[in-house]
Amino acid sequence: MSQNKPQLSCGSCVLTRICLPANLSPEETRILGGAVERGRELRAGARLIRAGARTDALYVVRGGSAKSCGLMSNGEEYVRAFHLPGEVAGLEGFACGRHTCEVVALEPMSYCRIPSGPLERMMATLPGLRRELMRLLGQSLEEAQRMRIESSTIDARGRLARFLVDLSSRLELRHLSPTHIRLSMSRRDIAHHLGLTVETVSRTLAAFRRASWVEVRARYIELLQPAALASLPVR
Amino acid sequence: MSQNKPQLSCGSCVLTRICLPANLSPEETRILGGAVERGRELRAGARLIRAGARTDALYVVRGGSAKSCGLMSNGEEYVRAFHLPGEVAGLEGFACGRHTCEVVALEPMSYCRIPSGPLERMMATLPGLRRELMRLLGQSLEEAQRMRIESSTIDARGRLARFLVDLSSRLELRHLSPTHIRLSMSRRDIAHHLGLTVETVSRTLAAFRRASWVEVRARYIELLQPAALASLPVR
DNA sequence: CGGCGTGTTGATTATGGTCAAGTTCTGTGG
DNA sequence: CCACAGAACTTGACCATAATCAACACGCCG
Repeated sequence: MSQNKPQLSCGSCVLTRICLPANLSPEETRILGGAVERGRELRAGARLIRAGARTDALYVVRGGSAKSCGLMSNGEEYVRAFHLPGEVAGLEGFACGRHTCEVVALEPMSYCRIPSGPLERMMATLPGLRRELMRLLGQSLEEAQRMRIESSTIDARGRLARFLVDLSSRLELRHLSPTHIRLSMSRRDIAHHLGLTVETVSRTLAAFRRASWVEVRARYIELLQPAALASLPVR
Repeated sequence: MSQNKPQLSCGSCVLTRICLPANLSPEETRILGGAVERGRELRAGARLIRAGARTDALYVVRGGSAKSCGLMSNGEEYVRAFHLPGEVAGLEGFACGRHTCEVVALEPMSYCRIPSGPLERMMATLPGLRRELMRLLGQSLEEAQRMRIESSTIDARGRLARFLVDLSSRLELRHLSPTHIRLSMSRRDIAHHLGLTVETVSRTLAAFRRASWVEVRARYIELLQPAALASLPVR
């Protein structure tokens, strides 16, 4: 693997302001970049992280998207999160030194890899990186806890609406259209992410369509009234 | 506040093997202990952390118990977690430098406080502490994500059973009876933690009682058949 | 063209929320 | 010690939501 060519350094990456280095000093960014390996292209369905594998690196999506999924006690798959470019996957691996969920590409995907060794060493010397990782973990925790309660308090409409609005804002942050969305994940993935069934996702989308809040054509979704979606009653 | 008397150091605390120092070297434990402040007794209902407050410290429950709770978009309170002795509260504050949830004592409670400043400095020099904090964050994340899905996949019986079994094992870890439990939280707290209503919690407990799985008398609960609770079908 | 995965729609049902009426518990003041 | 008030908890009746089961449409690839 040939990597770390100057022109690929974190500082000159289009994602700099969205990715891990977002809050790092130029110097810290340079050092971080020195430790980053550039992964090869993955095809849709390829596995980035295998559940049970030793936590030997963190991964950042560079292009495309991925899902993190785990297995429930009854064997059903559930989707913990979707990852867009600049988002970090594998953080849960810090829990016990092993990854507890599979990370799978949803479409052709590229990524960066930060091996644990250098990461640990940088954590000792780069306070900014330390803070950033703690921040990311705290934020994910925050998010998961909020969603946990909402999942059992907010109805299907509210959850799906929130999902669309959230996705939209994350796309916008990446200078993609916040209203014309091509979903890289299946209805099944969405359902398993929101704790619903495919049927309910389908029906709820249909309801949004009838209300003229969205335009749906297979995996293309256009948000016609994002405000309506964002302000759905909470039961 | 007079603190850090030798006999109160982390190394000689009864919680050492359960608390933050659990995986630290004696030397690291000593240094950590030097930064820990001993908080005064709180009465039931007193607030340990105020939502919105700057994250200026981490807190560890020493005696008694507490709940972390946030506010949902509709103003309803929800309970993120219950904290037993040796458990850390305030980790979510790492997300943005401010605490996003209230931490409230459920009964007379004592605690330790680790100010952010010393904590940051120790993070730079103590790799064990760094790893431990990352591990804690990862574990909480893990837990929250698992519960998030279960909350919308597992029925009320399963959720309540899981809650009791989990609580039981945490009590056992602290050398308290895993079967004779005095709940420090109200039914309302339990309901708001599991994403249920008080009525459902009450009814479900009654069902467990009829099945002779538990004995319930107000806040005293005896687990008669923990195995039955632990092996509840997942829908 | 057929077959399969993916998605949609309909009918039925079970789970848990809501509303309402008690009951028990706890602390307070006479 | 008892009376009482208010909170916490329990139980019942009813109903809304989403899961389940089943059939069908659509797109994609061989």
